[in-house]
Amino acid sequence: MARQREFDREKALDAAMHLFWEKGFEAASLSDLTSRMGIQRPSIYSTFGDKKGLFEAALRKYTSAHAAYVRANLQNNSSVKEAFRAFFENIVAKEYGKSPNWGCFCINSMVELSPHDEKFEILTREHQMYLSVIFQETIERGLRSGELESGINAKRLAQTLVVSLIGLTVFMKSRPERLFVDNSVKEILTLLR
Amino acid sequence: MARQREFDREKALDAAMHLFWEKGFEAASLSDLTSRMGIQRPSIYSTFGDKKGLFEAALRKYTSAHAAYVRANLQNNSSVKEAFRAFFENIVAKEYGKSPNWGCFCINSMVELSPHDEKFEILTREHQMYLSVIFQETIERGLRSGELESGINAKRLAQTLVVSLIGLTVFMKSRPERLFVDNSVKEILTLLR
DNA sequence: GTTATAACATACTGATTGGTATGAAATTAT
DNA sequence: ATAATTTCATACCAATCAGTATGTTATAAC
Repeated sequence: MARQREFDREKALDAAMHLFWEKGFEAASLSDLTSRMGIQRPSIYSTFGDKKGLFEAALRKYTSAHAAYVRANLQNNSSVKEAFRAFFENIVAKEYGKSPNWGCFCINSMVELSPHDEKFEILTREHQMYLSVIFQETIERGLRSGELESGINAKRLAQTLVVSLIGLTVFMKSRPERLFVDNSVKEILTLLR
Repeated sequence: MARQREFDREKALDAAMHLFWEKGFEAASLSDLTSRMGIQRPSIYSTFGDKKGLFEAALRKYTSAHAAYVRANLQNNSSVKEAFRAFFENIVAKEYGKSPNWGCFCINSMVELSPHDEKFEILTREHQMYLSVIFQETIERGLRSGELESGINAKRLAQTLVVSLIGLTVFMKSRPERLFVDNSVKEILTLLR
C-alpha cells in the first residue's frame, strides 16, 4: 500500500562501498555518495540510517565478499603450498595491475577508524581473525596430507600469514618496486616448509 | 627590524604531528590544530603554507625521529638476533601499553594519502625503504660475525621484516589478543636463523 | 623618537559538511 | 475513486570547513 523503491539497494550499496574504499570514511562526502550511488540524500538516510550506518553496511558487504574470495582461492588448489603461493602472487599481481591502488577496504578502515570507534575496531579485527581461521584450516589440510612438515604450528603460522598479508597490502599502497614485494612473498612462503 | 615570533616552531610542529598522528589528515581540522598547537590560524599559514604543508612538515619530523629510533635500537645490541627480538617485542609492548593505539604516523599516512597524492606516496615509501636499509645493514653485521647462517639473503630478509613490521603495526590498531601478535613475532623471528 | 617590518589576535569569507523538512508522485488496500 | 502510505526530488538547515583580510602590537634599524 505504498510506492515501490526505484533503486536497487545492493547496487547502491556497492557504489558506496567502492567510494568508501577509495576515499575512506571522512573524505567521502554525502555529495560524492549521492552522485556515485545514483540516489538522493533522503534515500540514503531512510535506507541506511546515517553516514556511519552506510559505511558499516558497505564494510560488511566487503568483508563477507572478501572472505568468500579468500576461501575459494585457497580451496581451489590441492597443494597447500601451491595454493598459498598462487594466492599471494595473485594479490600482488592484481594490486600492481591497477593504478592507483586502493588496497583493502577492511585494512583501510582498521587504520582510519579502529582507534576512534570500537564498533569498527571489532569488525575489522574479527575479519582478520576469520581470515586466520581460513589460513589455519588450509595449513591443517597440508599437515594431514603430509605435504607440510609435522613440526609446523598451524595456528601460529596462519596468524603470521595474516600479519604478512596486511603488511604487503598496506605497503603496496605506496607502490614500491615490485621486486621488493616479490622478495617478501618468497621469503614469507619459506615458512610453509 | 620586526617583531619576534612568540611561539616555538618545533613545539607547535610537534603538537601538530601528534594530532595528525591520532586523527589523520582529513579528520584533523584547523580548529583542532590551532588549539593543540597553541597558536592562531594565520601563524600556521605564514609558517607552514597550508594544511598539507603543515602535515608534510609533521610527517617529515616523525619519519626522521622514527628512523633514528629504529637505528639506535638495532645498534644497541651486539647480538643481531637479540636486537631484532628486543626491537619487535618493544614495539608490541609499547602499543599494548597505551589505549587507544594510534599506530605509526607514517603507515597511517601511507594508507590515507598515498593513493591520492604522489608526494606522500613517495615520502612514505622512501621511509620504508630507509628502514629496510637499516634492517639489511643489521643483518649483514650478523652475517659478518657468523651469528647468522651464511645462506641468508640479507636484502630479501630485511624487506620481509619491513613488511612484517607494517603488518604488525596495522593489525595492532584493532587490538587483537596479544597472543596472536606474540605468536606472529616469534614465527617471523625464525627467519633469522 | 620615528619608521619600517613582521607577528599577533580577531573576525570574516565563500564553500562545503552531515542531516532534514516539505510537498509532490506513485502505489496498494479498500 | 478514495484513502493511506511510502518514496521521491527539491530545497533547506545550522555548523564547520580551509583559508584570508584587517588592524593592532611589538621589535629592530636608523
